[in-house]
Amino acid sequence: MTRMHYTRDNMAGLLRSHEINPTHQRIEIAHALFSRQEHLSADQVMAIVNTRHSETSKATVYNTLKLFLEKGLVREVIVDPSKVFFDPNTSPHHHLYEVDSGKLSDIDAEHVQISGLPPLPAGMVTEGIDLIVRVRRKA
Amino acid sequence: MTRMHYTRDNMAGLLRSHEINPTHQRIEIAHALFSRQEHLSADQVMAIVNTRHSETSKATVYNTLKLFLEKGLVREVIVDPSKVFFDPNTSPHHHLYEVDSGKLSDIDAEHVQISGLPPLPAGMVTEGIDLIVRVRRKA
DNA sequence: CCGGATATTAGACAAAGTCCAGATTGCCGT
DNA sequence: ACGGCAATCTGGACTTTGTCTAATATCCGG
Repeated sequence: MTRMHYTRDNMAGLLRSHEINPTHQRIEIAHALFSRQEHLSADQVMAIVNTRHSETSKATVYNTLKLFLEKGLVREVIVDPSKVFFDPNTSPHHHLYEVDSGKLSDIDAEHVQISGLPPLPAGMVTEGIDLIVRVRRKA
Repeated sequence: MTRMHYTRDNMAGLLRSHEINPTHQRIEIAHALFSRQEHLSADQVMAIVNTRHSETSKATVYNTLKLFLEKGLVREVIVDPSKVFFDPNTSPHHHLYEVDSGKLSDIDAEHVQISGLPPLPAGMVTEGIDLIVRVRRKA
């Protein structure tokens, strides 16, 4: 896989390819997520985008993240009851969550196999399977 | 497995067997969870316990649920970013979450097999593996 | 350069959960 | 029964995450 540079210019193309109108704020938010390739919460995104001086409002950060989600640009990771994380990696993968530090990392789905799941209830389709391995520092 | 009656009297014994002092409020909360055998959120527990007239404060409900959690009487299920569910079933199992209705049901772990997980980071122990199948009503 | 659609904003609001200081309860030994 | 101590419970203020709204700003085609 070719490593790609997540410049702000490239972000515009990325957004367009997902049918998202590339505005200044959206580019900044996408850049925050993709240049780091990390799991960020909404308030972390806020903090990053507004480091120099306040540029983007809370409402826009939330609106934009929801938009990215709908357009399939990012994924939502629900592991912490107090906040949602957004994951710029949309390829199939699972998560490792360090309970005490709150650190969240990816587990490639390629070698993981899940079998024996019961059939779905009638009229239902799978939207996704989340596998979360919760770990703790050994006592 | 013998079916058991979750009477309030039996709750006292259950609590004691988990090193929890059985008070009136704790018995009511345990009864709410175990007699239904359902996943309840804190505010659902509140509503159930206070149906007739207000008996138990919000603080106590939260304190008690946290206590039950620490003592291993219930499990936490994190699927909805807006609220935590408490699960009286502590035997190993997974979850099926109907995204649009919010309905949450159990998947017996007995026949499900997960293989190929990478080794844990050094000095870490698994606290639990959560598998959540998210489903949606077919369009 | 006009007008409509799209995006952004500040700030009020809502809901889940935490915290604290004071009141209650239960229980012990006497 | 009684005083006292520890454990528990309580109302209410507070925090945090996230939503909503009405007003403003920006963009773009003609």
